Amino acid sequence: MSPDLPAYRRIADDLRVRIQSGEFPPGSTIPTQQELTDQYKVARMTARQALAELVNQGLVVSQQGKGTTVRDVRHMVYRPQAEFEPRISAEMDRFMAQLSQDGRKPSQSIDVAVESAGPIVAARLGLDIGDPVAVRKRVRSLDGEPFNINDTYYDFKLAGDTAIMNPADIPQGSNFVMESKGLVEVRAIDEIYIRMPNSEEVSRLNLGAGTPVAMHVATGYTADDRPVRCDIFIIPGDRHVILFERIHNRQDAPAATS
Amino acid sequence: MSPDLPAYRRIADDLRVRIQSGEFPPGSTIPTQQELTDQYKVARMTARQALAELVNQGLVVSQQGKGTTVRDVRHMVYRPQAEFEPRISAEMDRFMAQLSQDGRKPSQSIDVAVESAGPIVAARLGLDIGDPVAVRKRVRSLDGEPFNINDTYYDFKLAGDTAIMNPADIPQGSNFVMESKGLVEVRAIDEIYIRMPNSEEVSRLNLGAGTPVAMHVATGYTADDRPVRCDIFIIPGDRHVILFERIHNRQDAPAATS
DNA sequence: AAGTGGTCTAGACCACGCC
DNA sequence: GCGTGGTCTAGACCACTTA
Repeated sequence: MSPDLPAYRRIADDLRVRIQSGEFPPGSTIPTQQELTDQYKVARMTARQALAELVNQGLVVSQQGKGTTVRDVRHMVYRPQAEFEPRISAEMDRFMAQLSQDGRKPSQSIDVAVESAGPIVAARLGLDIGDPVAVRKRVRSLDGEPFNINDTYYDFKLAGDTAIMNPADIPQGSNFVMESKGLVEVRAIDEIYIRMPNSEEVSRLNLGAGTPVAMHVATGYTADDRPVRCDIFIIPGDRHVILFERIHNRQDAPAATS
Repeated sequence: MSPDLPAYRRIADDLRVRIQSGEFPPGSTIPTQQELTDQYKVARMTARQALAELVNQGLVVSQQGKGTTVRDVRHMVYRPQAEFEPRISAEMDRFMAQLSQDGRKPSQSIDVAVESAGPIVAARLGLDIGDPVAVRKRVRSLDGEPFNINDTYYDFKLAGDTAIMNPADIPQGSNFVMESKGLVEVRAIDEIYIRMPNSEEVSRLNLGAGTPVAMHVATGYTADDRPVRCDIFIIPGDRHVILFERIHNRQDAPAATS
């Protein structure tokens, strides 16, 4: 039962324990690479490898010239239901109050474009890859720090001549603009994928190493099952909790077929 | 605008492009460390650093003696609503059919214990940290490969003398056992956290480097807002999509206060 | 046995932040 | 300037897989 771990693993495990024990609280600086090479009698590359472990696990961040510090994770609430289901229970209120971060200034930038549908969007909107789609690209920030990305796609044939193409903020919410075309969204399907960010997402969201993201794909439908819009959200894992609330349906009804 | 990237980044970016272009399809072997040192005229450690990038982004996996291969990601559907909301729309059916993987053999192991409540569970069940809780720990597997972890917690004072403490599978679903105590779950709140796995999760789920997980905390409530159970699911990002379906509530009702 | 990736060394020089 | 982490080299030996 002596696992005989490599040196860099022993160092990493040791530091992890010391961090979790509170010896190095969030925001504090852990030993430098030089200190680790001295204390553990290893080459600097080995100490670096130990630190790389912790960085990739999202526990610490290294900054050139400054040192390596313990990460502080504080979660904002991300609630997909908020737009269409304003009613929340008392329990939900409690969670939101516990988890939300107040006193920070929200802002967002909006960018509107016509693009060719990629595979994800095309499949959700019932289009062919390459068909034109109207996109509203938003980056939401908090205190100037980018917080999440939200790209909303519409079939250009349907949305091309609506207020959706206006890069300004749409007062009553862009989800209601399509109703002028007779497309009333009554239902949505949420898909959540967990993965590491690609390089574009890293730079747009200013993500550190070891930060996974959720890709949330929300597709809205009319009562007669036609897709209205497809939203793609990129949610950095180190800054968000995703929240849902469900009312149970205890009648064992068969799956809808009509 | 010449970014002047370090060598390992150029190599990593180059390989990433070649992988995404289809030159190296999922499952195929990418150039060896030796080949990279020759082709890019760098030291082996530099080639290794390039590969480490791709590993930590979840794009490839390295195996001693075998080589480095492109990862194949195929998503199983994970649908938190399944237990209590069997009714699904035609659109949902379409998604499930598209995304699910058939022909694989599911199995699960169940382990029952009484433990002390940790901070997460205690807060959800309205207990103090250290209070006794009944736990049903499940590992779900597919073709013998562990797929996800599901630990269900109950207040021991309420569940101690029910069928929940039976390590066998509970025919009608363990969520209905608490009803014998007058605790009928009518609502649930889902919290989803995105993060890198801890070492226990890595070994229990046999996770490769660069695989993030979702921690799904589901808390069930009675009609009078008492918590009934707290489920903690660990969902590996490389094997799951999380799916929700929502029916919009367009009456702008005020938040519940009663 | 040959080839793969994993670990480790002992140096070097560079880029960044702070005093 | 000094200390921090970032990049890079040219080797070495080990562990695992395949043939």
